[in-house]
Amino acid sequence: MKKKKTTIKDIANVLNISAAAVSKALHNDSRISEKTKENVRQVAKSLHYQPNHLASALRSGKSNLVGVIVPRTNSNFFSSVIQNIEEVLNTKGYSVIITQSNESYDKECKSIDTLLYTQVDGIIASMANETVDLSSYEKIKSKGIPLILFDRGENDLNVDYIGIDDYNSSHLIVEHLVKNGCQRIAHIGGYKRTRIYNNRIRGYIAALKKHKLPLDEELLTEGDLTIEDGRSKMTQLLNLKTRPDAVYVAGDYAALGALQVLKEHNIQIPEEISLVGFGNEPFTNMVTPRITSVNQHSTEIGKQAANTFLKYVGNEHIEQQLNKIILNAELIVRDSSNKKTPL
Amino acid sequence: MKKKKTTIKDIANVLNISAAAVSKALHNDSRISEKTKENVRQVAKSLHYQPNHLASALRSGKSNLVGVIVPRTNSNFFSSVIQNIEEVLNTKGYSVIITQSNESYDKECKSIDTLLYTQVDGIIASMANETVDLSSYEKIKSKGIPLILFDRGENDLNVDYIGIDDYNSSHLIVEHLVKNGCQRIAHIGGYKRTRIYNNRIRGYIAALKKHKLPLDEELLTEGDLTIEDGRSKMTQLLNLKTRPDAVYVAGDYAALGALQVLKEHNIQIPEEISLVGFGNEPFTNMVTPRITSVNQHSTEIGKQAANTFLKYVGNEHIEQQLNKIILNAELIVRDSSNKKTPL
DNA sequence: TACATTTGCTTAATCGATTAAGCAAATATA
DNA sequence: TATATTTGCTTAATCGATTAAGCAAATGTA
Repeated sequence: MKKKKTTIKDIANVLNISAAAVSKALHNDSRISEKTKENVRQVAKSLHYQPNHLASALRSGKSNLVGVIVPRTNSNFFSSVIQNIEEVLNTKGYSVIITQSNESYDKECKSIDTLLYTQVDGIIASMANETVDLSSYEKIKSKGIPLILFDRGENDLNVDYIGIDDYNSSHLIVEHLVKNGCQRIAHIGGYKRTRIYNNRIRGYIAALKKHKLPLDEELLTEGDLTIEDGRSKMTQLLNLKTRPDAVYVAGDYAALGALQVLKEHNIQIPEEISLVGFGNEPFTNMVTPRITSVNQHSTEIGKQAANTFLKYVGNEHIEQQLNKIILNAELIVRDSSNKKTPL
Repeated sequence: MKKKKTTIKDIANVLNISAAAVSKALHNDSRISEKTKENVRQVAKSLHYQPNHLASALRSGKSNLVGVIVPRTNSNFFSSVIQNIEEVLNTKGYSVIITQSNESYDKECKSIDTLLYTQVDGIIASMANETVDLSSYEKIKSKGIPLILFDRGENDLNVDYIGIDDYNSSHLIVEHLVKNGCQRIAHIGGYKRTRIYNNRIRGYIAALKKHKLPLDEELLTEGDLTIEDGRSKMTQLLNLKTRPDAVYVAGDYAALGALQVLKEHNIQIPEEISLVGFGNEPFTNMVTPRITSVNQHSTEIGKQAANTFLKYVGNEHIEQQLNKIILNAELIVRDSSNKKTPL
C-alpha cells in the first residue's frame, strides 16, 4: 500500500552504475558522459524521481527554504509583502514557508522553533504586538542564519530592518488635518511598546507641537487596533465634554470601527469629525465615506526584505548589524478627511 | 564567524558517552539511567542544543510538517481556515507550512513541488481557480501522503473533501430574494470549471425553476470574482434593457465591486436592486449598506480538515477515497437584501 | 555457587544525497 | 614508444539522528 519513493539508488540499479554517478549526472557534472547523463535523465523521469530534500539539505547544510513570520496573513499589507518576498526568492531557487503568530508571543516562539527546526536558511519577520522579550529572536541570530525584520522591528536586535517612516507619516497626517481646518485632533494609537506605534504617537505629539496645538491626554489612546478597539475608543471620544474634530487612527481596521460608530451617531464625516486611518487596506477605498489612509508600500518592503536576505547568502562572513531601510509613506487623501469647504 | 550548531555528538563528547546514549536519553529511553538522562538534559541546555530536524526526519521518514496550499491568504476565510488547522495540528506535534498559489496553476505546481521536496507528511489544499489539469495533485497521491481538499475540491481526485453545500446555498439565497419580492434575479458567478462555482450556478438555475422564474441568460455571468470583475459585470447588468431587481454574487469581493457601481448610479439598495454576496468576509458587515452573505464555516472546515489528516497518520494502510464532508452554509441577512416593505 | 535476567551502555548500520579521493581506460603529448 | 593528461566512473566518508544488535556489569533467582 505504501508507495516507496524513488531514490538515486533505484536509478543506479536500473543502469548498473553507482549512485554517485547518478547524483553527478543529475547535477550535470563534467566528468560524466553525455550518454550516461541522458540515460539517467530518462530513467529518472520514468521512475518519477524527486530528490529527497532532507538528504541533500542535511548533507549540504542548505535547505533553500526561507521562513516568513507575520502577525496575521489576512491583512492586505502582509499578504502583499509575502507575495513579493516569494516573487523575488523563487527566482533565486528559494521557497518560502509562512507562519503566523496571531499577535501572540507564545505562538511566535513556536513559529520560530518550527522554522529553525526545519533548518531554514533565513527568516524574515514582522514581530507580534505582544512581543517584548527578544530571546527567541536572539536564538535565530545565535544560529548564524540571517534575520530580517520589516514593519514591526526592534533596534536592539541589531539586524536589518525595512519599514516606512512612521514618525514622519504622523506629521503628514496632522499637517493634512490642520490644513483642512481641524484643531482638536485625537489619536487612536497602538501600544507604545510596539516601536512603529510608538513612533506614530511621538510623531503625532511632535506634529501637534509644531502646529502649536495643545496636547490633550484625553485625545490620545492606546490599544490593539482591532475593529472592536476602534469602536470602543471612538465611543469614548464621543463621550468627552469637548469632542475632537478629527481622529487619526493608527490602523485601518480600528479606523473602520471608528467609522461605524461615527455613522451610528449620525455624525457628518468629515464636516463634524474628520477621520484618517493607516495602512491603506483595500476596504478604506470601499466604505462610505472612503477613508483617508497611509500607503505602506508593501510591494517595495517585500522586495527589499527578500533582497536583503539574498545579500547574506553565500557571504557567511558578513556580520549582521542594525541597518534600516526607511521608505517614505504616502498619504492618500479620501472623502473622510477632505472637506469641501476648508479653512 | 559562522556559528556551528550543537549536535548530539557534542553532548556525547562532553559527557564521554556515545551519541546513541544521548539520543536515547533525550527520548527518555528506559534503558538509560536517570542520572545520565539528567546530565544529558543539562548539557543539552547549556550548549543550546536543538535537534536537527533534517536528520531525524530523514531517518524516521516523518517530517512532522503539514503543508497547506491556498489561493491567497488575504481573505478572512482562508486565513481563518489556516488558523484552525494550525490549532488542531500543533497540539499533535505537527507544524504547518503555508504556501499560496495566487490562483495561478503554475504557482500551485511549484507550491506542491516545494512541499513534497520539504517532505511534508500531508497536504491540505484548496485549489486555484485556474487549475484544470490534476496531474500535480496526482503526484501528491502517488507519493503516498494524505491529501485533503477543502472549499475548492475535485471529485476526480478521490480524496477527502470538506466544504459547504454550495448548491443548497444558492437555493437559500434565491428563496430569500423571492420572499423579498424579487422576480428578476441575476447571478454574477465564478468560472464553471471550478466545482464550487459550478454548483452555485446549478443551484441558482434549479432554484429559479423551483420558484417558476424564467432563466434569462443575460442575467447569468461568469468571471474571476475580483472587485473589478464585480464592477464590470454589474455595469453590464445595468446596461440591460430590463435591469434585474436582485443580484446574487458568488463572491464577496465581486459583490463589493457591484455595490460600488450601484452606489455610483444612485440606485437604492435593496429597494431598487437587492444584493447578496458569498463568503461572509468581515467587510460585508462594514460597508453601507451591509451586504447579505453566506457564512462558510471556516472554523469548522479548518478543524475537520486537520482531523481528517490525523485520521491517516500512523495508518498508512488506509486507502484514500472520495469522502465528502459537506457542511450546511448559513445565510446572514443584512441591509442589502432586507426590504423593509416586502411583498 | 551457578545460571538467568536486567541494566546501561556501545557499536554499527541506516535514511538519501553529495563529494573528496582514487583508479582504470582512453586519449594526448613528447 | 613512453609518459602525461583527461575521461568516466567507483569507493567510501559524510551530514545528524535513530535504532537493532550486542556486550559487560550488576542484580536476581535457585
